Amino acid sequence: MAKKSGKITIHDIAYELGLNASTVSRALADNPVVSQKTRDLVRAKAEELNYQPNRIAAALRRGRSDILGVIVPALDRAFFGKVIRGIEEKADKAGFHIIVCQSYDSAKRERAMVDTLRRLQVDGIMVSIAKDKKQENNIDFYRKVIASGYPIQFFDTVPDGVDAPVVVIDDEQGGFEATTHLIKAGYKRIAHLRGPQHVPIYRDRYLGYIRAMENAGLSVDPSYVIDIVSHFDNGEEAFLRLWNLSKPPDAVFSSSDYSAAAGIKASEKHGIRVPEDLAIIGFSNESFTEIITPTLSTVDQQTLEMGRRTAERMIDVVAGKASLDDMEQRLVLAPRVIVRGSSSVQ
Amino acid sequence: MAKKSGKITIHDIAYELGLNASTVSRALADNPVVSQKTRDLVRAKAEELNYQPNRIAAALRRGRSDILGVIVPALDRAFFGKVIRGIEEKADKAGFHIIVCQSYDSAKRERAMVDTLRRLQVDGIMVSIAKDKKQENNIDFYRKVIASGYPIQFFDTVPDGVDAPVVVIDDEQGGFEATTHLIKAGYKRIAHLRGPQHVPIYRDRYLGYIRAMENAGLSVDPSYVIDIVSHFDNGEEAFLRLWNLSKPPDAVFSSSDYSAAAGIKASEKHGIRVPEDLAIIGFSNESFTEIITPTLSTVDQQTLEMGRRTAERMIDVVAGKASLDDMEQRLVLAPRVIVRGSSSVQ
DNA sequence: TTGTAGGCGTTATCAT
DNA sequence: ATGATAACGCCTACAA
Repeated sequence: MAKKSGKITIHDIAYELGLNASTVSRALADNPVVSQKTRDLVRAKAEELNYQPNRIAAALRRGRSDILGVIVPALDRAFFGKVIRGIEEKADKAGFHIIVCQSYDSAKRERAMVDTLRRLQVDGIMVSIAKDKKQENNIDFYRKVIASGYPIQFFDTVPDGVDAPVVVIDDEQGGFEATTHLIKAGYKRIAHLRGPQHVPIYRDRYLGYIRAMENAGLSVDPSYVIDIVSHFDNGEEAFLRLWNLSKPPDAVFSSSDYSAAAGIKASEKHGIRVPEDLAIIGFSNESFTEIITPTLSTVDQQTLEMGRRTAERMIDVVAGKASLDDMEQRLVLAPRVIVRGSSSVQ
Repeated sequence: MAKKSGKITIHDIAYELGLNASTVSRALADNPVVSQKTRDLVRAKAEELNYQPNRIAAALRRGRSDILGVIVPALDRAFFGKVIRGIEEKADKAGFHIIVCQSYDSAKRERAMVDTLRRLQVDGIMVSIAKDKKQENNIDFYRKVIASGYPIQFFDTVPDGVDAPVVVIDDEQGGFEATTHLIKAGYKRIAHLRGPQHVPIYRDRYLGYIRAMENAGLSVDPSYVIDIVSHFDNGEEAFLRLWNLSKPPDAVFSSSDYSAAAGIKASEKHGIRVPEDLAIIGFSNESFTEIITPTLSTVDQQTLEMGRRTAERMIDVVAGKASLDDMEQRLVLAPRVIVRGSSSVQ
């Protein structure tokens, strides 16, 4: 009955039922103008023939694909996995599908992905930009894309100077609260492992650290600020530099959970007790922070919420509920300090 | 010059150049039948107008989208992140794009994703199936899909009794080698944290454990085999059950790095030294295994390679280089034991 | 309530 | 070497 492998179309259904393809199309869309009886017949036949609507054809016709794109630096970071979960949750409900792409922190690859997604006619793109040194190209690039009227929504890591809607957490506040937590716990010589300063989130965490210190009347020793490049690389080295100071710090606020974990490991190796000799707090609330010993204090970034909000805003624009002007806003989520073993004596 | 926001098509380019759309189409495809001069003109004009080819229209016409689908249980597991990296590497080279979806370990959702992807006209789907209890439905489901001639390629976690191409690692061998490593290191009372036995990979790891024990002439105490349900849940509880035995084990082979890490944490809490009092080896080589203290011995699963091979085979079929018959094979990759601190005194 | 016709943007097959 | 035309599968005025 059904064709061997050739795809079933509404024409096949129409033919079998002695109807017209347009009636079938309407029936499948549950258009009330079609009689209930016909709708039932069509549904049954579609089921029988295992009909799979060709959404690409529909997209071409309607000029909308009901697909949204997401570009993140990498999927193997729990943070993005959770954000995407939040995005999917909202997208599912609104009848959108999601295409996920990884930029591997390459701005060039990121641009290529945007082009690809646009060519695939996805209705809008949500992106957390690559932590690449040369962002200038991307800024021009995004300006053009946005000027063309294409819906772009940034989240988490967003480009400087691009006039587009954005969902971020308040990293400055996160840095401030993490540092303040250490201060309130009685630590005074607080160091900071600082991420690359061309990346806004790291710059903000650093600024929050500075503000907390000044706010408490504590001076910031420049040698207490250590620049780290990548997650795993120089974790131990950074701590060695701190310990080699004439007056080593008694606490460290790290801009990344990974470096913080490296610090715990290095401390263990060099016989330094955490948190008795050295308190450590990280940033991101990666899942491993609960597994390691001692458990790592950190700053939670409201990841699910970030995903949900990002998707919501994107869908509002795509569905025409909100205009681009409504979107000029910057949505800022509040981070939350999570105190665990590495910064509190239990 | 260029239209405000309306999309540029080959017709626009053709019009501006006084050419026909079909010539533009050929020129953009670098068809040698078009004169070099025309090709250059077309290219320049396309650039000038910032033309973005509508791949959805091309897909409709050609009956091929050059998109491949990937369905994995979850993206926040490093394992899948790496496999996808391997897949992308090969796909990129072959000019394919990738759509990544998460089943969240729900067989039902997984089926829905397959349908969705097919409707989006992706050329083939690579899937690591959901670790859901009720797989029966999926088996019938996949049988139908495959019978319809649609290219499906399974990897990592594959369904039982479905006649489809598969890329897996030899979990039985991995279990065997992990256990044998412990035996060779001098441990004799070796316990196993066993994953859900309806999931083939966990069953195989268990069987490898049994084979290694029998191979070494060691008896397997049934109370040494602890069933674990999910990654984080009963890690500590499982270890407590072992320690409460009259003759506790001196080593544990865990079918998951997460449970193994939970064991390290529980040991620390209860004053048991790892690896002196208890050796632990996990499975998967998750990235945190290098961060925790002691570092966790584990079994690496050749993730990148798995992704590459899976993509290669899929592309061969889609591109028509291989037939479905060639694909009936089962590709088995060899796992590799990685010895770290949790199972060897340094 | 159902049918007809045209078009979404591209490509393949003709013809010129 | 280029142009005209049809078709991919679906949707939607408009007509009947």
